[in-house]
Amino acid sequence: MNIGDVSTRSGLPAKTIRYYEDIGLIKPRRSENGYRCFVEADLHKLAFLGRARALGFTIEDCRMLMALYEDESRASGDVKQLALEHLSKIETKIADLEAMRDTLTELVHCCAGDSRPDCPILKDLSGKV
Amino acid sequence: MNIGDVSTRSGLPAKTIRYYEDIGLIKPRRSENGYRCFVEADLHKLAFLGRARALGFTIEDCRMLMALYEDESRASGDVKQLALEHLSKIETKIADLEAMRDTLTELVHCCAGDSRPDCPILKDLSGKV
DNA sequence: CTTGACCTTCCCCTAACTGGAGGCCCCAAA
DNA sequence: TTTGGGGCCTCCAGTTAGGGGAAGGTCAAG
Repeated sequence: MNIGDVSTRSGLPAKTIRYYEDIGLIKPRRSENGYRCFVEADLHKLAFLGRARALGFTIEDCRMLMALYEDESRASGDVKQLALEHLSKIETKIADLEAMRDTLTELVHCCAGDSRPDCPILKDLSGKV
Repeated sequence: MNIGDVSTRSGLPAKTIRYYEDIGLIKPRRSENGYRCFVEADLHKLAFLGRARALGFTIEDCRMLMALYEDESRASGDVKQLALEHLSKIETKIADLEAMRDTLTELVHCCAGDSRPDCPILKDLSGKV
């Protein structure tokens, strides 16, 4: 398979696939013409990476997850711990965003949003509360 | 005021303040020795920027908000629109993160997390569902 | 006079790609 | 046989919003 096929089948852009090779996440062989030459196992790895990234794991997390995946004698506890740490970062981000959302929602509700210059949003940002 | 004082009073790191000058958000005068020389108005702007950034507005949003703030004849509707657009981006991010959280939570609950290699998390990532 | 704190500019680094330039490679049509 | 259009290659630069640190100027106190 050439990179275009793998891109279509994995749903990852070709650029991303080359990048993953650059940073050592995959190691496709090369054809004589220099083209990357992917086998099913590469495609499988890329799909794995795509799913892990979609769950918000960082590239370094993905590297560890792949290593664990390929280690037949792994402990599932190691995977779970990684997932739990990631989960707690996600929870933190959600809480931060919710705080922003709540403040903004309140400000937006206070603002007439018409053609007059009086604006509670700017007033709040300027510290005149 | 020197940058250290402004940093303390605004809560922004000196690096950030220099960066904001670099990108034209503030334009402090200079003393004869080359030091930045801040007046109260600068401090006020920086506090404004700090609050807007804390609400998750991008730098470019901040630039527009500042312009609106300084435009006495602005329409509050313009500010409200900016805030509403930002709010919708935040809602989207929250929804994305919540979807990740839910999937991860389920996977974590399915995983024994012990020393055995069998792991539903890796199984899911590998696509064997 | 020296020391230490503070200030300056400059450059590189982050995460995870994305876009583009310049240049091969390959296949099919005219 | 040539030409055209994709697809592929590598390398470089840019993205966000600053952070880290080096090399060097400035200032106040002891």
